[in-house]
Order: sequence, then structure tokens, then C-alpha cells
Amino acid sequence: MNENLKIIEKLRSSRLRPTKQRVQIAKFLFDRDKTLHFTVEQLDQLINSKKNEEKISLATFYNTVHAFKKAGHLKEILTNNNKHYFDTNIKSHHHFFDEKNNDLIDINSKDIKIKGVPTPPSGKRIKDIDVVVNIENE
Amino acid sequence: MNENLKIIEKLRSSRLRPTKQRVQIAKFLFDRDKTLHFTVEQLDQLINSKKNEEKISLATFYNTVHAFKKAGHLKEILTNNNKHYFDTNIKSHHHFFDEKNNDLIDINSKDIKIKGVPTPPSGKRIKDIDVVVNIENE
DNA sequence: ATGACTGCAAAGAATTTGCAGCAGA
DNA sequence: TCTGCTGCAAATTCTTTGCAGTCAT
Repeated sequence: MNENLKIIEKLRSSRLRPTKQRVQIAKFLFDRDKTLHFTVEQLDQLINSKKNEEKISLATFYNTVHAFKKAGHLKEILTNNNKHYFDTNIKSHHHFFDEKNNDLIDINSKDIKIKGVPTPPSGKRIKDIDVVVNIENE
Repeated sequence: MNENLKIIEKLRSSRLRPTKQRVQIAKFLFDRDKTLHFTVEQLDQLINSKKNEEKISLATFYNTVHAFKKAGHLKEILTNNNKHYFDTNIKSHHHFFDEKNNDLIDINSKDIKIKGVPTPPSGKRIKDIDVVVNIENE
């Protein structure tokens, strides 16, 4: 129950009304030890497969995930498989990506050092840097 | 005409039949000084807007671009805007990406040095590394 | 009460697929 | 001739949108 309050605070502090659906989604996403990589469709299946609760509509998952992303609670991951992947780990970090299985694995940002990034075009500044280490079977 | 022969050789050496359409697309893509970043839809528009030639169907652009990618003549670029971007520059290099305008700019790979990439999971090896430097307006 | 949020269904965008006919080897 | 390729349209997949009803404040 204490967990619920934390979640509601988190939503409120981002000016997101703590609706039943948002609280349920937020609990699922943020009340966990390991970080989660997911697409919106996967999230829909993961949460709606739980028989005990009311179903949440797909459009609400899209709305909510984007609202969470805008609020900085989720990070979007780059891949080249034409799907939007999200990550509950918002700290700057990078990924292994296995194209074969669409499998994403976190890499601690402290491990990776990037040097020699040129200055961006004038009028632009660097927002962040994504590193994707593509892996394949040996 | 010599250019045509080079293109046909390039196709043949990748076991791709040099059909009229493929030769036309390959000339457009590979017979140029600056590298080109494009989506399949853009390519379709770029080539089919030329009034003088026969129109090529969208499905053929998809087939051809994927065939060229598989043959190693094109590189796919990571973005998070849910579109497949391709690059005529197949040398290892990285990109600035401006989400606002979906604008991609090459970064010479020699400029960027990446250190501290952990060993990949067992049974996997590193295929390549993509670095995307996201930029925004100052 | 009033604005924000949800859910449904429909629309939209990008990509893929099936298959008949055509063309390169 | 024979296999691979093209073109068309239909199908699929993922995502967004419009809007009426509902809920949080």
C-alpha cells in the first residue's frame, strides 16, 4: 500500500493524474528490481494477461507510455527493427542488441567511454548519445 | 555507359540479376559523390519523380533495397522514429540525428573512439557498433 | 463543474505478402 | 526453358486519432 502512495506521488509530481490505469501500469513498470525492455504491444499483453484485473485498452497503453516518456520516467531505445522499444532504466546507459531475437541487454554506461564526438552543426547541441552494440551468433 | 557496366558487375558479383529496375536504382544510389540517407518511400519518390523513365513499383523498391542491404551495398541506420533509414555509405561510421526534422548527418568513424565495451553474452560476438548522437536546437 | 483521461473503433503509415506474368541466364 | 524478378493489390503490423462518456480535482 505504501508502494501505491509512492507511485501516486511519482505521477502527481509529473502532473499526471493518478488514474486507476496509470497507477496499475506504473506499478507494473517501476515497482521491480530488474529493468524492463518492452514495446507497447508487449506491455499490453503482459498486463492484460493477468486475469484478475480489468482490461486496459491499447490506446491507453500508448497514451500512458508516451506520457511517462515525456515525463522522463521511460527512455526510448534505438533499434533497427522498426519498433518503439522502451526502457524502465532512465539512467544513461547503452545496449547490446541481438537482431535475431530482438533481444536487448543493458550495458552500464560507466563501462563505455566515447571520445572524439565532433561539434554538432551550429544552432544544435548534443542531447544524448546512444550506443548500440549489435551482436550475432558465433 | 562504362558506369553501367560497373553497376552490372556489382550486381552480378552479388548474384543479383541486373534487371532494368535494379540497374536504374543502383545507378541512382551508388553513382554519386556524397552519400545518401533515405527511406524506401523517399527513394520511390526520388526516382519516380523523374518524368523520363518508366515507373518502378514500390514493392520493387522494397525488394531491391533489402537485396542490396543483404548483399552489403547498403547499411541500415538506427533511429527511434519507427522508419527504416538506409545509407549508401557502408563503411563503419556514425550519425548525428535530429529528431525534430528526422535529419541524419554522417560522422566519420575515425573521429569517434569507443572504449570499454563489455564482452557479449556467451555464444555471441560483436557484429558492429552504432553510435547515434541525438541533437536538438540550442 | 471542468478539464483531463479512457476506451472503442476507425484511420493512417510503413512494410510485407501472394501470385500471375515477364525477363534474364 | 527455367528460375528469379516485377508489379499490382490485398493484407499485416504498429501506431495515431476522434470523440463520447467517465473520472480526478
